[in-house]
Amino acid sequence: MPEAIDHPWKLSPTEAIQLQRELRERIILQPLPGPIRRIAGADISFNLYSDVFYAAIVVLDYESLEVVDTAYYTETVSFPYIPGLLSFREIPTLLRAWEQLKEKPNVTMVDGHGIAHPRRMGIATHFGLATGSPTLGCAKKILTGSYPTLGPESGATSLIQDRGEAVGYALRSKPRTNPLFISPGHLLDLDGALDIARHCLGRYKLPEPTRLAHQMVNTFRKEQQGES
DNA sequence: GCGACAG
DNA sequence: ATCTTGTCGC
Repeated sequence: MPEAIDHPWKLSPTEAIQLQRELRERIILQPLPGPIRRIAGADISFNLYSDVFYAAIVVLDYESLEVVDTAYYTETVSFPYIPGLLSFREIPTLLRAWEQLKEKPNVTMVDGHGIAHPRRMGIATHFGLATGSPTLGCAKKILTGSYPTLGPESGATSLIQDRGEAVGYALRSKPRTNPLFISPGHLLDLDGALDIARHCLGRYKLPEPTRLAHQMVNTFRKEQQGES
């Protein structure tokens, strides 16, 4: 059974990068151990220029994609946004929501990249290591690497490569829309991540776990703001 | 040195 | 990431 990795989160950017280089050695890319019964979506929301964060994790039944559980948390954060170090800013709040879930999902889709990261330590990978659970990343913009031009049709894919390594897939989820960037986080492999992302597509550009987490965390933020 | 740069 | 309705185009 994979173990959750615990470590300090209040680090300097230099220390954070060093920690990423160490944690990288612990990433496991392999097929899921069994069938997926539940999938979660995780997302963060905040007001522009504010350091008050809101987190939501929504759990869906994998077959019906219906919501079966949700968890929220809000707190003030201090780590700044630095490309490549996103996990140090967003994961602590997500973990507080994660703790509240009655039943942990078989896999979690995180907003951002998994191994499609300069040091292979995107937020989805880091969240997988921190929880000891399978994860994948679903990002709207590429961070590192390159990919061949995709066909215009829905479902078109192309491999993202970074310095000679395959790190994810560009996926056009809807016709003539910009592609999404799918990469395994931890305890999942490249093709498994793509299969899961495709399975979760409905009538919208974003896969349901990510789309619903985004929608629900924004509702939560506005509710919280409206009370004293 | 220059440009790029998840959320 | 967030502020925001309708509107143009494939």
